[in-house]
Amino acid sequence: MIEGSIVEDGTRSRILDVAERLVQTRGFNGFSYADIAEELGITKAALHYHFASKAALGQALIERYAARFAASLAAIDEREADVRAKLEAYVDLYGDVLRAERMCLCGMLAAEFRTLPEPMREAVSRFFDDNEAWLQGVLERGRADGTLRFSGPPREVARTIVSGLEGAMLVARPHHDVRRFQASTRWLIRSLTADRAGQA
Amino acid sequence: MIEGSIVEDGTRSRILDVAERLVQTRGFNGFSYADIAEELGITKAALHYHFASKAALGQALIERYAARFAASLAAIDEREADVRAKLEAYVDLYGDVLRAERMCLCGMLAAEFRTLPEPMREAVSRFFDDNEAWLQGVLERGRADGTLRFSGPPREVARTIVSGLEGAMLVARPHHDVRRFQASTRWLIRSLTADRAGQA
DNA sequence: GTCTATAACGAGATAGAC
DNA sequence: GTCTATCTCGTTATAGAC
Repeated sequence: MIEGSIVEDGTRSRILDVAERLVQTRGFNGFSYADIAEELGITKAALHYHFASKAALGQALIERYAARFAASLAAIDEREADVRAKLEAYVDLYGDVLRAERMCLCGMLAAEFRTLPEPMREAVSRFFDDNEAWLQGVLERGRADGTLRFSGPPREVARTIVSGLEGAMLVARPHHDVRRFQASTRWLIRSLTADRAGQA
Repeated sequence: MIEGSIVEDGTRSRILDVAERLVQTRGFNGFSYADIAEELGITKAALHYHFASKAALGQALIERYAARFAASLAAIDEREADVRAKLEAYVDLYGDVLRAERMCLCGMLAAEFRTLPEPMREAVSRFFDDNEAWLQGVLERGRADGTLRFSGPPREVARTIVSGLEGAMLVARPHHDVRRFQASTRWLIRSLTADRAGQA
């Protein structure tokens, strides 16, 4: 299988790099093969050689993005011991994307969801499910060891965090203001941590 | 001025109705004049008579949407006395949009922000500013009368609420699941209210 | 004021040369 | 494996008839 191969074709991954940035800044319906071709100095036809259709390109984009994200989560699990540090590192993942003046790839695609081909829809849904599952695990451990205090099912709180982060990125875009994102997400984390008694 | 006129041309407002739904479900780059024309049984040329360009149509869409939203906020202020009811009514505004299987118009446009003509960008930014300003007022009153308890500047918390709601709508789309939205937003409100001591 | 007709362009995609 | 050439269709927009 080509997709899962460790050795990445150079052109292929450069195409993905440019396409990824275009989706994250302009949306899947906001760029064309011509945009990628021009930037890479190749022809549109060459693009079609690597990705037969725009739908196939989109699918590959999500898969690579999701794989990298999963790797980042695994890295956090290895690097950070306590729950609070994990949560902060998780928020930083989103912050890094925003600092690069991008929107989360899957957040962007969630907005355009109704226009996407079925395979892309499934991949987007899976991305959010995976994120929620990871967060759920962190929340459960945090609640168990007393680091976190919150009401309701951990899965629901996980969803709230994901949507809070996605929304903070979304709304920060028009104001191109990273500090808005940081203020919102700090508040989000703080409302979970057990020592929030001092906030009033 | 035609825009501000109370008497709306029938065709014009029907065009806006269809275009609004298309933007909220597919995005500004996800539909064309042909889509509107077909649904209304008129020609594309007729559309160009009412809205010279797609940019002009988009601008009119945001203005009407923002005006209605402002009217809804004014209605809440008249109808609801206490702060908590105001907040719940505000959340319901977003919930109604989601139940209609739509995304917030300006949330959608925030995602596509980089592709929008300048006048539309300004209108989108203004929408969020107005929402934050209204919420800020509610939060300040709530904190003053003891109904709400939260840390940090009211404006920042207002931003957190707006982005939390927008994000909840966004992430609910792939799962077409209104309950996810409700769970997230309930949690959001509860973390603001003073009686949350019982939640742990 | 609304339509017919069409312009002018860009989109995604394909065939076949090299 | 990449390019040239081209195709077909859909896009926004315009000119001018009615």
